[in-house]
Amino acid sequence: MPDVTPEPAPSAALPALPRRIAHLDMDAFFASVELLRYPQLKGLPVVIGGGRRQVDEALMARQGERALRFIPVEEFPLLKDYTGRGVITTATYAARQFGVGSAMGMMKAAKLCPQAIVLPVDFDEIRRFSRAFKSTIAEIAPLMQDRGIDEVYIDFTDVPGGQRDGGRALARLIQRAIFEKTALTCSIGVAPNKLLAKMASEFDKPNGISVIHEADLQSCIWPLGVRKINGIGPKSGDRLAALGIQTIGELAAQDRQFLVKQFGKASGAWMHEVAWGRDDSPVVTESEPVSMSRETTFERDLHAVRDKAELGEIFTRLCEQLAGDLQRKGYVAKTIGIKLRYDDFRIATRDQTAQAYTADSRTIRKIAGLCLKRVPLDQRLRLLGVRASALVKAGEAPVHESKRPVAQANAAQTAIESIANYSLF
DNA sequence: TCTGGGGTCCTAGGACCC
DNA sequence: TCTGGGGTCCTAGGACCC
Repeated sequence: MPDVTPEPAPSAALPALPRRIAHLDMDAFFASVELLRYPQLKGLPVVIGGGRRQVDEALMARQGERALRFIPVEEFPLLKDYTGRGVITTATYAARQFGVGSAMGMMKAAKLCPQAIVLPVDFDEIRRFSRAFKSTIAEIAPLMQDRGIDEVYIDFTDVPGGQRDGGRALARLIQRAIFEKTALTCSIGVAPNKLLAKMASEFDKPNGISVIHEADLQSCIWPLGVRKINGIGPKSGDRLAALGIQTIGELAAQDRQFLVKQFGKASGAWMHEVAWGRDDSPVVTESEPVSMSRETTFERDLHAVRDKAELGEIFTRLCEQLAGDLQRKGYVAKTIGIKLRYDDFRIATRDQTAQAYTADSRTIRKIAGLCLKRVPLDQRLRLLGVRASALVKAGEAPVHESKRPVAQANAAQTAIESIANYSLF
């Protein structure tokens, strides 16, 4: 929508303050929260993750939750006894020294550090701390953008004192307030925009503050690897490396047209911009969810025929959980989809847009079932997921029906694909 | 006994409408 | 009948992030 707001008269306008944007990152958030709970584990190799029944039961079998904090160290479950398929969410420094780290499979980690103590992720507790640190920030600087459970952007520009010392004074104030409230530390980067602030927050970890200005681009940013840019992941990193581009400075030195040719119009131009430290995206305080989903990896790979009953139960449960999420958060969805991961890790998705919006578990189950009929099921499955998108707030759903009955468009393809599907669902 | 769960955004092709 | 262009919606897949 075009912005037709008239410019304020020049005489009324105050001189614009330079943008100061902060990125705040909690230090080792999950591990720190767990250590507050179990102080007896400080300094020991601890791995957090898995989050599966094995660990939960091992812990809960002790003496009940109230007494957990007094468990003697030698009674905590060890990584070598873990039997699930989870991955590590985070590991303490003592555990990292053995080579274990985030996203590593628990089984692989158990080989590297069998004596590590393993704890399940307590998401309720994590969320409690997340709300606490975010509300502490919002009281001081209300223009705050959520970036996941342990990160936020904050616009310092118009906060009283936000310009002092380039933002360092306000950053220090926020750091102290969070520590007083939660006993947790964080690292903050302050810069002219979100892109640079995000990079700056990594400069001085843990419990650090780093402030950068436009003039620091060449000295502070250009020597960094391209992977430090938020948005350049493993694939783009590899492709850039293949072109001989390792650092952000080398990226900045590339001809814009060359990058556009290599990475496409949008990505190529974007890479050139960010390499020069340019980013004018605003700090956004509110945003509506685009989709909600539930998925689960099975304890063992399941086959659509032999494990039909088990699979059907899991499928129904996922639909019920998703419906519960939608209802609790007050949304209805028009598009329902499924996601499968086969035993060879290939992923397939199907979705279908319905005539009406819904948050009803049986309706979701029905549409998701139609999606499942359109996907090959002759191979073992490792994961099943259900997704709701095209969301609107419940009560605000348009009463008009979808312009086009999508089911018709899908009919031909459905007929072809379902041949292999044994009409299971 | 490798490899979780919950998201966002982008691309690209086809259908359909004007 | 042929040609063409713009715009929107729908679907599948993929990159990326926390």
